[in-house]
Amino acid sequence: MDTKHRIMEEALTLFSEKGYANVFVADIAERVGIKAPSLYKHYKNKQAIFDAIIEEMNRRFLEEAGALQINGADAGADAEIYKHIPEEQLVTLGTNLFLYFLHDDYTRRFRKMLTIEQFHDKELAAAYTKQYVDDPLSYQGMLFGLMVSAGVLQTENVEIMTLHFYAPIYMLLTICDRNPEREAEALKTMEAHIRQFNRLYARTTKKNHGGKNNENHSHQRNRKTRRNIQT
Amino acid sequence: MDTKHRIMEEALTLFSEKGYANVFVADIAERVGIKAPSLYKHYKNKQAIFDAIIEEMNRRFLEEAGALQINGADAGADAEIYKHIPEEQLVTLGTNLFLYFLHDDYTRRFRKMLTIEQFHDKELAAAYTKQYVDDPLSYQGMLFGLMVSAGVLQTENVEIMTLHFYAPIYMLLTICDRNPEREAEALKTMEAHIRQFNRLYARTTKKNHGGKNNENHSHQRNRKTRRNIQT
DNA sequence: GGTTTCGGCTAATTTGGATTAGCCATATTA
DNA sequence: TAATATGGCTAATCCAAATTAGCCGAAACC
Repeated sequence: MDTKHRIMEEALTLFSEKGYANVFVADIAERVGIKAPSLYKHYKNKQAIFDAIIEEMNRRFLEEAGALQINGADAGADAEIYKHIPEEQLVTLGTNLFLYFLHDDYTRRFRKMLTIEQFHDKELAAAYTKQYVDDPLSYQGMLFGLMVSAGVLQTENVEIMTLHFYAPIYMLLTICDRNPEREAEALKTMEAHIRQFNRLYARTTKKNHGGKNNENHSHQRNRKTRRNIQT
Repeated sequence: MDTKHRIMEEALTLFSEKGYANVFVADIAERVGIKAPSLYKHYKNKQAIFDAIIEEMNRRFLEEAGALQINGADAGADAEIYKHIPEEQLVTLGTNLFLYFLHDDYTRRFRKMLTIEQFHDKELAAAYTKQYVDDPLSYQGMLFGLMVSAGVLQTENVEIMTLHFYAPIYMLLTICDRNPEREAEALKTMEAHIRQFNRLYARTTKKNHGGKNNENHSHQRNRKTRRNIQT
């Protein structure tokens, strides 16, 4: 009875490996353990399977976003937590994010599929950028904002700081998607990256001399944090 | 007579937009201004066109690598140059690199094609990583190495420093490939990124506070500038 | 228990798109 | 200038892959 769902699963796996155009409905059927024509009892055609996958993706996005809202409510009070994040915790945070993105089955297949299909239409391009760029930056930006107002880290520009934290992680992720054999190396690089990031931004630097601005008073009021997983 | 070459060009354009599997030989032919069967007077089949593109890519890689070697030989002696690279020059360097990668016609189409086809086989995956990750990091690493020995920048780990410089650029590049309308925004982010990068790494941790750095004696002597382009 | 519906199967059917056959004009060359 | 090679064209051919037709057993429903 969950055949319909199994079809979507197997299709996603295949699409993420070879791209939509290179997967035959017969391939999908075989993996599910049925014959190709039987697929049509569940989906109108091949494209409908793809569309269902995209819908499922959107459904999950919303779900996670919703979860973030809910848990975010009480998080604000926890700003205290961010006052004492040592380097080790930053390393753990980054590594966990990286490993989750890389190994979570659904996330990984989805990302690879979007990577292959991203130029097909605006919608897919937008989905990719939202999911792997804008959302992570926005979520992490909020976390770093808390750390900055708590005085753990220091910067004049939280957005760029966040970019400095996440861009290397993103890059390592794309490397591992493409060359899985480089995962161990990537993890080492990841750790070195975060430790250096911490050194750079934790450094009290005694005031920002350079001409730049002085947007000190970081009033980052009680923030309502969100969940996690998400980015 | 250059029909053979034109075919490759048009094929590359189409492959970079839709991916190999979604391009019909008739499409390619039409763009070249001939009929599909005539293509076969030039290439054995569709795959042969793709292969020719890959070969051409490798040819160009070697060519550029060669150019680097030549100019690189004497580069060591020029370490002087790197003693006085002010923030502005770093911004220019990064921005030019970014814009070259983004707008150079051959590079752009090639990168997009590889992006789409990267999971097809090891060879393509390796080509992508070499071209857009390892080579840029290695070349830039050399530049930063010089700057560090010249005392312009400071770090315990040049590799990570290079990653901190390049990863954001790479990420912005993938964003613009996917969402060209975000180029202006990306350029702003780019500049902010590099200025902050410079503040973080130039900071002698004690002295060198004063707004800008001491780029006084601009000895920009007659240098035999190296090829550039290559990241 | 009868009937509907679900979900699978085999055997077509369709179709789109790569590739071949074979013709012809022009250009090259011996 | 005859012979050959080049590169284009139209009209097949081929074929793989999607999709449809129509049969059937078994579960679900009344």
